[in-house]
Amino acid sequence: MQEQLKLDNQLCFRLYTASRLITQAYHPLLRGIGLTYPQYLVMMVLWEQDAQPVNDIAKRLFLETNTVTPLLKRMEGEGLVSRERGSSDGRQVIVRLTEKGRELESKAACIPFEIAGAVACRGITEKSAPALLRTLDDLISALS
Amino acid sequence: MQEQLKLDNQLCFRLYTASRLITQAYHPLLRGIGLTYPQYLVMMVLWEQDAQPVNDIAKRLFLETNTVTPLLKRMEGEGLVSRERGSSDGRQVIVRLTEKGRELESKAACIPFEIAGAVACRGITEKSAPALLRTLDDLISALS
DNA sequence: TTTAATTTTATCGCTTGCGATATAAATTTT
DNA sequence: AAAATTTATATCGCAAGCGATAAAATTAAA
Repeated sequence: MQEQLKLDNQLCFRLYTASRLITQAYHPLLRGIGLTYPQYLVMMVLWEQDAQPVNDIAKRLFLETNTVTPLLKRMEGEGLVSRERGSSDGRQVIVRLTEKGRELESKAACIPFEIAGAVACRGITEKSAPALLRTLDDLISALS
Repeated sequence: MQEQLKLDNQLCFRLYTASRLITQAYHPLLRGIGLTYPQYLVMMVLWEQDAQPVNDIAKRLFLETNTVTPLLKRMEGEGLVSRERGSSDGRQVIVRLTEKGRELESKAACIPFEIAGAVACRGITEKSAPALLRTLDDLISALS
C-alpha cells in the first residue's frame, strides 16, 4: 500500500467532503426559501451587485457558462431573475433580480448565522476560521 | 447589503470553490489512467482494503449508496471492479478489485506527488497544510 | 471592407450527488 | 413461527458541473 494513496492523507478528499457536508447543512435552510445552494450563490452575487452579464456571474463563482446558463434559466423559471440581451453588446445577457428575488434577501439574512452556529458549536470557527479562510484563499488563487 | 451575505465572507463558498478547483487539477492526471475523481476515491478505498460491501465504501467516502451504486456499476463496466452478492449476508454486494483495478495502483502512485507539487509551488502546503487538514477534520466530524 | 480571430452565450452528453422511494434479506418482536 | 422492523442495495427524477462544440455578435487584421 502506497502511503501517498491513503485516503486519510488526501487534502482533496477532505475539501470534497467538507464542501459536501457543509452544503448539506445549508440544504434545509435554503429549502425554506426555495433555493438550491448554487442558486443561493448566484443570489448572493446579485444581491451584492445587480444587473450583471452571465459571464461576470460565472467568473465570480469560478464556474463555466455552461453551468451557469442552465442554472439561471431555472432561476428565471422560478421568477427570481430576469434575463435579457444587453443593448450595448448584443452577445451579453444581462441578469437582473426580480422583485421576488430582491425580497428574498431579508429572508436569507439569518442563514449565515444559523450555519455559523451549527459549525461553531464545537469550537471550530472561533479560533481556526481566519487561518482556514486565508489558506483556502491561497489555495484558490494558486489553482485558478 | 447585509454583511453576512457577502460572498467573500462565506466559508462554504471557499470550500466549494477550492474543492472544485483541486478536483479540476486532478482531472488531466486521472484521465491518463481512465478514472474520474469519485472513481479514484473508490479505488483508493479498495487499494487500502479490498473486498468491501457497498455500504462500507459509501460510509468511508461520506456518500449515500444511491450515489455509490451507479458509480460502482460504471466501474464494473470499465472492468475495474467486480460486484457479487455476499454469501453470509445476501443483502450485501461485495466489491472487489479486478486484476486491471489492482494494476492501476502503480500507475496512480505518482498522482499525489504531482498534485502536491502543483499546489505547493506557491508555498501553500509546506507550513499551512497540517493546520488545514486538522481544521477540515474538525469541520467534517462536526458535520457528519 | 472583407476576412479572420475573439468573445459571449448556449446546447449536448455524460457523471455526480442526493431526496424520495422500492425491494429483498436479515433481525427483532410478538 | 408469523409479523413487524431494520438493514443493504437499488431505482427514479432532478439539479449541478464540465468537456466538447456550436452559433451569433464584436473586434482585430489584412
